[in-house]
Parts: sequence; C-alpha cells; structure tokens
Amino acid sequence: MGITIRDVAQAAGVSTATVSRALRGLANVDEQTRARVERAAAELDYVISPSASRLASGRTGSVAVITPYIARWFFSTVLSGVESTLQGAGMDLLLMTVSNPDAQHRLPPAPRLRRRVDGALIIAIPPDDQQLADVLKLDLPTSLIGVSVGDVPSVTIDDVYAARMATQHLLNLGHQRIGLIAGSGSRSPFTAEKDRHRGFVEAMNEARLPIAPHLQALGFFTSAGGEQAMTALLAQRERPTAVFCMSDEMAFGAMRALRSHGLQPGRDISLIGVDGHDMSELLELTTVEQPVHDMGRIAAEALLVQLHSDNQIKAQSVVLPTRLVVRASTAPIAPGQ
Amino acid sequence: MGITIRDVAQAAGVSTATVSRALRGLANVDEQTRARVERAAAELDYVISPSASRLASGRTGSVAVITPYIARWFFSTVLSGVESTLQGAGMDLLLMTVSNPDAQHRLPPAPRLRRRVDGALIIAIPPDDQQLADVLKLDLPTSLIGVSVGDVPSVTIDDVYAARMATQHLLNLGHQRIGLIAGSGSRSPFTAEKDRHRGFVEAMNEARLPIAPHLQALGFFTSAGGEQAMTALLAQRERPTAVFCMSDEMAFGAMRALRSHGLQPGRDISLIGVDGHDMSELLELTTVEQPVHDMGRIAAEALLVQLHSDNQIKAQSVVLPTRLVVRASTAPIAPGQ
DNA sequence: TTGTAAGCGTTATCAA
DNA sequence: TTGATAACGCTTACAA
Repeated sequence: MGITIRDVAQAAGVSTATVSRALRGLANVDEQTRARVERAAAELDYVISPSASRLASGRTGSVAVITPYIARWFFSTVLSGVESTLQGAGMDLLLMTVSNPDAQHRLPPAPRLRRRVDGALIIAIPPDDQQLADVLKLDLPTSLIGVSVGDVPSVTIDDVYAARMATQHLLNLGHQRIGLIAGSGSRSPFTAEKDRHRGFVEAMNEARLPIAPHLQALGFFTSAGGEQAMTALLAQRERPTAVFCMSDEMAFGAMRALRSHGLQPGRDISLIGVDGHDMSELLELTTVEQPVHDMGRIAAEALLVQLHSDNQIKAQSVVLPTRLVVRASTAPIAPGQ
Repeated sequence: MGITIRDVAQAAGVSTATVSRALRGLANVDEQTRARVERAAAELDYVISPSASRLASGRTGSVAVITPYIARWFFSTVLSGVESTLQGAGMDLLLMTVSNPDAQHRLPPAPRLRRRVDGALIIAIPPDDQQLADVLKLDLPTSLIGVSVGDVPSVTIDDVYAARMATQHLLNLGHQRIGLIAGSGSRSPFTAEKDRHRGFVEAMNEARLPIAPHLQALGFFTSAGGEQAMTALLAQRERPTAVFCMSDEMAFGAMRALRSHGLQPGRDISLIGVDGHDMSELLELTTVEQPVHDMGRIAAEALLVQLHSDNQIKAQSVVLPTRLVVRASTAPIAPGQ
C-alpha cells in the first residue's frame, strides 16, 4: 500500500542507497542525481517511513517533554517556547505528564522514554522526585527548566534574587510590616520556593526587620490558596501593610481577598508577585517577571545542540534575568500605617 | 548495547515469537511460559524497541495533537484532557502547532503526520484552513475539538445556544441596550464566532430589540482586544447597559476598561462572557461555561475507540452542554438607565 | 559518486 | 501452545 524507497529508486533509476542519501541532503551526491531523485519522490508522493529510518539509524528524531501540569500558565508557556523550537528543528515533540496528583495511576515516565526519544526536557519537577531521578538515570541528553539538579544542564532564574528584588521594592516604598504568602512552606519540594523564601529573609534581615510568623501564610501556588492565605493574614490583630506573594496566581487570590474586605490593592495593602503572568497587567499587579517562554526556547535549543554534537558537548546551565514591573498594586506606605 | 528480544528469548528458553506474544499479553500463551518470559525480561531490564515494533506491525502507537496555540487557556485545557486520556491508554502524544501566525515558516503538518501516527486530534482550527484540509485529506482517523467540518467526528458545544443563553440572561435582567464584543467580526474564519453571533442576533430578535451597530466592537479574543473594544463602546453617545462578550478573556479586558472609567461591572454595566476560564471566578465574571477539559478527554476517547476497532466504527460527533454561571458582573438594570 | 548487501529488532504467517 | 522464518523499509559500511 505504501510507496517505499525501492519504488523511488526504480523510478529514478538509482539504488536505494542513493535515494536515501539524496533525500537526506547528504553531501556526496551528484546534484543531477539528487534532482532526479527528488522529482521521482515528489511524483510518487513518497514520504520516508520514520519507523524504518529509526530502526536502521538508531535515532528517533524526537524529544520528550515531561511536565507535572499542562493547563497552568507557567507550564503551558514554557511548552509553547519548547514546541516552536523543536518544530523548527524538525523534531517530534512527545508530551507526557508526571507527578501530577490528578493522574496517579499511570505508567511512570522512565520506561516510556527508553528507546523512544533522543533527549528529554523536564519542566519544574521537584528535584527530589523519584520519577525525576529515574528519568535522569536513563542518562539521556536532558535539559531542565525551572529547576536544577546536580550538574544536569538547566535553565532557571535566580529565585533568591527575584524574591530579594520583590521584597526590596516593598521596603523601598517604606513598608516594614511585610507579610509573606508562600507555597507549601518548609516542606516544599521545590527549589524555587526555598530560594524565594531565602531571598525574602535576606532582604528583611538586611533591613533589620523582624520576620513575624503570624504574617506568613501558605497559598500552595493557586489563586484559591492565595485568597485563603490573604484572608488569614487579614484576620491577624496586626495586619501587614504589604505582602510578598511567591507567585502571581496567589497574588490574584490575595487581591480578591482584599476586595472582599473592602480593601484596595496598593492603596490599603501593597501586593507583589513573581512570574509575569498574562493576567498581571490586566489586574495591575506589580511583579517580578521571569522570561518563561524564553526559558522553554533556550532549554530546547541547548538540547538540540547537545543532540547534534553527538552528545560530546554537554550543555551549560543558564540563569536568565528577571525584571521588576511596577504597577498599581504596590504604593508607598500611607502615613499613619 | 541494547538488550533485544533475542536475549530475552534465550534467557527464558523460548523463541522470540513466544517472547513477543507473552510480553504483549496475547491470549494463546501458557501462563507458566508467560511468567518465565516476564521474569527474564524484568531481570534483563528489557524494553521493547518501538521503532522495530512499529516497523513490523505497521502501528505507531501514537496520536498527533494539532493546535493553533499552546499557551492559551482554552487550548492548554483541552490539551490536558487529551493528554491524560492518551497517556492512560499508553499512546504517545505528538504535539504540533499549525496556522499560528507566530510561526509561519514551518513545515506544514500534513507531511509530518504521514506514516508517523495512528490518528489525529485537531483543536479549533478554522474549518476553511488549508492546512486542516491537507490533514483531513490524509484520511487518518481524526477527531475535531471545538470545530466541525463536514462529517468528521467532532466534539463541540452548541455555540448558538450558548450565545442565546448569555444574551437571554441579560434580557431577563431587564437590559435592552445590549452591546456585543465579538472576535474578528464577519470575516472570522471560526464557526464558533459565527454561531455565537447568530445566537446573539436570535435572542435579540425574539425580544424585538434592535441590534445597534454602534454597540458592537471587535476584541479578537484577547483581553487587550476586549479592553479596546469596551473602551470604544464607552465612547458612544449612548452606552450599552450590558455587554455580551464572546469570550471570557475579552470580558476580562472589558472589565478593566470599565474600571479605568470608574465604572463597576454589574453595578454600572453588566458583562457576560463565554468559556468558564480559570480566572472568571476570581474576577466574578458571569459566564456560560463550556466543559473544555472534557472536550479534550471525550475526543481522545472517541479516537481511541476508532483506533481499536480497526477504524470500522467511525466515531459520532458529540455536542456537549454548557451552563450559565451567574456572578457579580451581571445584575438587574438600574432604574432610570 | 554510486551500488551491494548486511543489518536494525520486531511482528506475523505458517507449520509443527 | 510454540518455533522458524520471512517480512517490515530504511541506513550504512564497504566495495567499486
């Protein structure tokens, strides 16, 4: 039923080997011959069989992208950066999720990767995740995004610095009673959360300000969680005048909590996030932006280089810059607060 | 370097044919033998070579998902529904974008699909898109999501009805001067937009209300576009008392435009969207929810059935229900308006 | 520059 | 239920 390389060879009056070389653009083929082969292939509407090619060559021409979530802003934005890069390089992108509590009972990813892809891109999986460890053990060319583990090449931001920048912004505005909405707290598996916490602490320490436990709450990186956390902070006898939220989504929730208390972000309590979420501009949230799309793109590019250099060159880890974007949700502390 | 089926056969003392049968769970294998084979495979840490298996069997075990966008709410949410279903069935998911103006100069998808996947899922590509036509011409088992073309199986909502429901809600609240924020207007390639427009018109006609051209604006399905559109509507001599936005994201933008004019959604001007976007609840937007995640799941399930029935059974098209969710952004018209 | 031919690691047919 | 063995369609030494 399918046209094979033999049909093309016959039509072009050459051997299958020559067809293979011609169609893959290898150097040592006469241009006349190549043209003839290409014409024959086009006329027969021939497409190469990837399975056969993979089996014979040992290369799969595909890259796995492993992520805990698909429908969350950070992850889908990284994914879009990855996708356009891989597509541009003619690589297939195999998408699989992992560590997602919504889908516990699945095949773990490591066995699904073996003999199936040339490399893997891994988005923000906690560094101590067992499934991550299993994947890394496969010793596939790999780049990490938004997380770093050992000496595996990664693309990240400086989370300590990002948090310092955010906190310092609040300090610069004169705030002293600064609250914190974290993710899952000290038990968090994420490096990003630990680092953002450290940045917050460092900035506060430098300003010689106390870190009040009752001004801290957990928002689990969701907007619903952020809303609850902010509500808890508002219930304290002494409310914060500003709050550093470890993610924009939690800050959105916090904004809502403020509104339901008749308070206005910026005017009554300042709010700052981290991410540069699509909705931040709309909601006028001050935030520390990270270049999420670029993180995906750059990680994919690094992986491609590694793949094309026969894995001789191990990619370097990259730390991308972040940027404070000031909007209406932060303002100088009001006199008397 | 790799363990092959021959190694397992040797270790288990059987033929490669038996190993193949045993490992794939075929019926006619003695349970004793199967156990022995499985043990041998486990001990050798054997994994099947997909390329070889594909070449020999003709099945690829993978499904392509073709989408114009990845990092937009609707698309990433559909994708997550698709992914969990395919993953559960042990199918590989090949992700590729198409028709995306951000990435014009790419290989078209049709050639990339041939001999590579067993089926395709296509998310909301305009029905008259040439690349869509090319993909459908491949005559691969296919399900469409959020769009319908000819008799290709699809999973959609009733967009006419959704728009009627939204408009009727505003009418029920006593609004008469109802504005419309559409996508790209009459030239829109999307069925969804045309249908939503029709639903709006039908509801207005039934209420014997005029459809004022100056109360209509285009928002291009983005929040920035929605903001501009609402701003334009507010500049009219006679403002609408309520606006039907064809998507939640445009409604978010419209909300912002209201706020910058010192107006409050619901109190001053009612706003309703379509989607059930994650942020709608937070922003208290009334909307007509569509079951986006389920649309992905159901389309994937239908495709799997088609694949497993040797394509004998052609999947049916499914229209899923939508649901009005009333929040603070809509309210009865104020007396005197 | 081109051709020959031996793999690549399965699956599937047929016979036992 | 099991085994031999011929595909499957390409790539890649190696030879010419």
